[in-house]
Amino acid sequence: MNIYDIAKQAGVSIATVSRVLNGSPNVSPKTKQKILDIMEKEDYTPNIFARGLGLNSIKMIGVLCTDVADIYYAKAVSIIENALRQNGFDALLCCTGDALDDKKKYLDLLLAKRVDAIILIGSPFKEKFDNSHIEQVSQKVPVFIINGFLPFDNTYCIIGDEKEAMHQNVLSLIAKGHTEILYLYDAETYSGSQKIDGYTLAYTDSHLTVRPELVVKVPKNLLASVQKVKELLLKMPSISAVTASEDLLAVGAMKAITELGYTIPEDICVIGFNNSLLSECTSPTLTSVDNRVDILCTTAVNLLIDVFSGKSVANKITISSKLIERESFKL
Amino acid sequence: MNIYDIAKQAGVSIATVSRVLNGSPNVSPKTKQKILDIMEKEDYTPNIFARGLGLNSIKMIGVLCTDVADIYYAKAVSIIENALRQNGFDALLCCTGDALDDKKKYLDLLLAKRVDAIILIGSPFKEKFDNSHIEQVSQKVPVFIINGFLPFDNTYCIIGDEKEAMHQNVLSLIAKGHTEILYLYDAETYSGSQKIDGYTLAYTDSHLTVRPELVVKVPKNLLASVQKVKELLLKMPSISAVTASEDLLAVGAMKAITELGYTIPEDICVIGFNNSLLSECTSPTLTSVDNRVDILCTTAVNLLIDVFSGKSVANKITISSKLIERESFKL
DNA sequence: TTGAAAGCGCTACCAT
DNA sequence: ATGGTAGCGCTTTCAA
Repeated sequence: MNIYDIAKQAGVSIATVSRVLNGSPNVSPKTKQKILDIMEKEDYTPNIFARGLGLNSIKMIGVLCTDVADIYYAKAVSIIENALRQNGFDALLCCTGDALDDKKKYLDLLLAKRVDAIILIGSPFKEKFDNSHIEQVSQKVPVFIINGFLPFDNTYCIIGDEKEAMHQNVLSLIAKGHTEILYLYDAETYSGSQKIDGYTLAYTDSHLTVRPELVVKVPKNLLASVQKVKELLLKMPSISAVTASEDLLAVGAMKAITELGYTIPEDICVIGFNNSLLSECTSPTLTSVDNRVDILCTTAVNLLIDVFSGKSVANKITISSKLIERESFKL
Repeated sequence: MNIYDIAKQAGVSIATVSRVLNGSPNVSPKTKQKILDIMEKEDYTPNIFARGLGLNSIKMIGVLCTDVADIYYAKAVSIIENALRQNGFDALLCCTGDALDDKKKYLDLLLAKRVDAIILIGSPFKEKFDNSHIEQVSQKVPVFIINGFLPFDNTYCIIGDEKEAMHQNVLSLIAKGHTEILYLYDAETYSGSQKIDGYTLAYTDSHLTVRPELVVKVPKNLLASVQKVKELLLKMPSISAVTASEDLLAVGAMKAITELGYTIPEDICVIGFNNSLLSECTSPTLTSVDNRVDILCTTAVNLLIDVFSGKSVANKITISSKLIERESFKL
């Protein structure tokens, strides 16, 4: 069933049918209704490929992240998918994994599918590395980066102010008398370096020096972080607070702390990051930074709509994060 | 840049270029190489819409779930996306939410995008309700259902044996002397009724009668489940074990139990379901059923490939689940 | 091994 | 308000 069949049945030309399809005002109500009825009766669906061929677009957005199984990316994808759909776009999902080559490959795949734009979630694309592939992509379609920054044309970055969030966290801890604050992180991403900067800044502000052995990289893995934090606590018993770049690491720290017989938050307090489901599941519950991934994502989609409607939009938008206070640390 | 441009540069016809594009053997190596070189040089990408128009497919699979933000669906989507991509398919993601009308709408949307098949994750499509929309869809493209069952043509169901898993859980509890076993569930899905059946069966097997007030529906929400379980425990102090249809509910139960001053597993033991990240984060860690979502998903994709290659495949495949023993209950 | 040409189904421009 | 028609870029069949 195609536009010709419909036209034939209705006794009109395909042009008229096409007009009805595209909501053109230049069709008499009577003709329009007749055509609509026939479409309904025949359960007609326009061929998206033919339309795409003419328009060179089928309103589809490539959404890239390293892994949707990650609870944080999953939330982001969920919000983005919904926001896109509300605007008539579909989301073509692409989980790249961590290998750079795969990321490039998947970008090419998305371009080959003629997506209208690409949304990159997370900051797997580190500044210090070669990002020319992203720049190339942005020459073909607009690129939106959530929680990452690349200063390219046609590239729009929406980032959480995680530097400031971490800055405030550490300042609060210092104000409470903590000076030996362990910082756990797992990835060297844009967002990762922002957080470290915030941590460092708080020390500088307070005229204290950062002890490098307090800034520790651990795998994003519960057992590994428990193990590592135990070692650290035994080696440096003066540690009285832990902050982490990710709730999972903070949960690992909490387990380590508890297993060594300390109490949270009395002996050692803990602050996580991402305000994930995990932060409510632990006992005590975990104080954590909400980097407003919901706002980041909806902002990204709004920006995308604006770009497509020809509006002039900012290349970099920063959204402030927010500490969600629970039991593991009270302001 | 299109096939005509390439043909012109190479001094051949578009038919020859098309042959190269499709890996036809009927091209002389020399011509082929020349064309390949030009494509490379010009950074040529075939137009997917034109190709789709002719072939009526662009190797894209619609993947439906109620919400990818849910940790369980996220894992499933992740595995499916990867498996599809390894087979040259893209995943068009669709999060429908819970409303039936939306589910229908999104199915139509996917069909309009001319997806080659549809994968339904979870069993949001309850047997007792009207599933004619799914049947209709299956008349156009094959439908694969993960953890749900609908006996339609061109519909393939891959389900975890959760009935048996729950059956075994409860039998084990009964064998340990527990008779008042609370069962918490959140959704009336296919998988949900399987679990209840397993629970009931274990009681029947053991010549005990199920007390209906021990089978309790709670919202999938931490605070709500904590609250509810506290009430229940106060009202029925004889409860000595809790099983749940979802880890989150089990975590809620654990919090309730702990807050009332009981010890896990000594006073009350707990078994979760889905073997999610949460089960490792609690203290004590949560014993939970792994329903092998990884196997379910890869099996679904394998089935899909088989269907497309014309093989005859089973309409219903059951995969056995597996109890992962942690601290909250030991066999 | 290669080429010519007929679709595939739709959009949009130009007429009327 | 409606019709005619030229693309859009590719696949595939038929000839050579």
